[in-house]
Amino acid sequence: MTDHTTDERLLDAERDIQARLGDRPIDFESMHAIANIYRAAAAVRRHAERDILAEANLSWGGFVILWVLWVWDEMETAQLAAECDLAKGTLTGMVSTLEKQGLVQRARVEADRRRVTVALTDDGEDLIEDLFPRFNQFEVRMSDGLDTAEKRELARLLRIVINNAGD
Amino acid sequence: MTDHTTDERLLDAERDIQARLGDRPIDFESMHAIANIYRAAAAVRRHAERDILAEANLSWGGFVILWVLWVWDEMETAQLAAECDLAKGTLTGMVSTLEKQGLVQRARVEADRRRVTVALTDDGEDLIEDLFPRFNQFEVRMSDGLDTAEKRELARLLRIVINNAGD
DNA sequence: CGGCAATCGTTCGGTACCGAACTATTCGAC
DNA sequence: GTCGAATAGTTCGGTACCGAACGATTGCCG
Repeated sequence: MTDHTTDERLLDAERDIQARLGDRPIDFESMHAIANIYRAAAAVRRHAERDILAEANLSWGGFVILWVLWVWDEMETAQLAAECDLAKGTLTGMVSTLEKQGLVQRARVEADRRRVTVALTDDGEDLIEDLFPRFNQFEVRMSDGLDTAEKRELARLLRIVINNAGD
Repeated sequence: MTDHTTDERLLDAERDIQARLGDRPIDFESMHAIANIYRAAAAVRRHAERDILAEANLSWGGFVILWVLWVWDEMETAQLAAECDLAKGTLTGMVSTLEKQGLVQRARVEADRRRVTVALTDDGEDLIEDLFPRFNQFEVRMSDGLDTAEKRELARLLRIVINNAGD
């Protein structure tokens, strides 16, 4: 390892990769963009769970469920799973733990007894109302160094990716 | 629900949220930016595991391990965990499953018998060499609709977030 | 009506992932 | 040289997450 800068070492690595692959061309711009999405998401999630959510015994997903219910009031399971971006099987388990914690409650829909609605309890409402502003301040810290236009641009670019990955 | 567009409904929701919170101001730009990071990451990961990684019986994390080893050759466990952005306890398990699949192998460092290096086997090398170009094409599809400058910008903005969330 | 297909939510088996406790090895101080 | 502190990796308990299989309920069509 020489006195190369990090950037130069990465470029060396890219040249090396490309060389090993010969004819098959690699799009490094796409690679970095996508790889950074995952890295950023994992880092932000870990940070949030350690610093803010742990004291409330909440996972990232649990927090999202409370938040969605807070915004949209009571919801049916399937709709809630879609809104939280979770498989419905996953949601069942997480709603159950939130229910044990007394933060949400289920109710069968009388008109169609296959369906179940989920809603915040009073405790759940108190919790999310206290947590959300602090969570948002965390989001502000995570986007420190970005101005408003850049935050919007980041969100816009990510929406394009989300659509491309859309089910 | 009226004939509002989706954008208008979201703005209504934001006004509603802000109203409920009263004095505590919310930064919605930060919120959307951070929320979209997580959403995009989850969507991309699911898509990749279903479409490309499943046939090789690899998880996202497993693929990343192979990829890092392919680029940087043999590595010590701690370094590998850092490079793959995984807790070292997590890495132990994942390396073990990759080892069972015959894709990597461990070796004790003779000079310091606490340390362990991990390296690709020939099978592992063949696999990643076949998989990576296809994975990169997947990344290209995921960033379809972004031009090169936008991909670079996306990666740059995410790097800022990653730094903010840095351990 | 009576059964068949569609549609809910739940269950189940499996992996990934974390953080904290533990084990083995090395190194430094006296 | 030995004992304790530091360090590398593993183990362990717990949750989150997925996808496929399942069971219950409803609606449709004869």
